[in-house]
Amino acid sequence: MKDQRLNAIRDVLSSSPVASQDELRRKLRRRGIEVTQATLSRDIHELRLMKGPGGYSLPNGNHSWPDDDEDDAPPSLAEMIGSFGLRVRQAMNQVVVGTAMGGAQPVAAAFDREGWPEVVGSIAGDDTVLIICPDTRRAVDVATRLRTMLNV
Amino acid sequence: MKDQRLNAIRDVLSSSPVASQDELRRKLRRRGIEVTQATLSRDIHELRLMKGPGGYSLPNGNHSWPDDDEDDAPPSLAEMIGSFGLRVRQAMNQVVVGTAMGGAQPVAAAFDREGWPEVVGSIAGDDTVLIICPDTRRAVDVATRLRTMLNV
DNA sequence: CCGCGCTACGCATAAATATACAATGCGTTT
DNA sequence: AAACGCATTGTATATTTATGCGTAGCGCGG
Repeated sequence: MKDQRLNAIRDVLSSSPVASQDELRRKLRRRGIEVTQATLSRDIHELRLMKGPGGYSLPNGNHSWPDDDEDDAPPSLAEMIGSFGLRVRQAMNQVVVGTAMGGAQPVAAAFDREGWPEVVGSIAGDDTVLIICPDTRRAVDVATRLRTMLNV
Repeated sequence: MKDQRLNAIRDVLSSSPVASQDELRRKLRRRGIEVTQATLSRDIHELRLMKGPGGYSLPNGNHSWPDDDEDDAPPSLAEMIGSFGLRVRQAMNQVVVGTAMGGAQPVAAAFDREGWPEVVGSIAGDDTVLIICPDTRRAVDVATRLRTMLNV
């Protein structure tokens, strides 16, 4: 249940400003997720969110955590999603991955490198990656898998 | 005296992490600047600092996203569509907006800024914006709405 | 089945941050 | 000069966020 909540938090955050944890709590409740402020405080810490003028905001991607070690292997998709991915949404046979600004291209590249069989193709803009699957079932599948990578 | 203090704050912040306003107060005192936490709260607001894991940090460039205070308004989607949009077509859960050459990126940006709830995501090429909706109904909806913006 | 270690969570409360209010100082206007 | 507007700050307090502690559920080796 926690993962689902963390995702909902990202989603709420990227669609409307949130000024306080209590406001977040109310917004989540409207989505059927009911928790206390204490839990949100912990979630926020875990998601490494920032609070600034205008409320909470998603980590600006670049916060160097997974990849500052000496390594030549091209970064894995999981790492990429972990550091750039903000949210994953699915509609019909498509999956849309929202990333930090400028993060879409590298994510898509990592994606292509892995060559998932249930993916027909992908396109990247500036902060959005679009993934096309053969059908809805597969899209749901892919979305789920990607979502687990969000909460590294 | 205030300007000097604001500068000192920036300085302290960029040289060592600061976890709380009270810590900031102590660090400033070592530099001969003595104020209360209340004043710092106001300063921090004015400097638009963010607090995240690892303490306060300077505004990262201008990641103005959730900044809804009161800015010079970025161009609205309606204006954008009005000036760049050429045609709007819809298929299944997708909407394709044709724009003048080079107009797609700005239109998509404006689009994202408005954050329509019935839009899963959007990607822009050179003269085409692809919009993904959750389902066909929503796509028709969006298409209609956009079309009214075309003939401004 | 029991006990153990672990994670997620709520409750109560401590700690941190924001703010209502009043005081002070400094130009400007009358 | 008196009156006023405005900016800056401290004090006291309200609001918001973090956390210590206790409970519940869960997988696991005995």
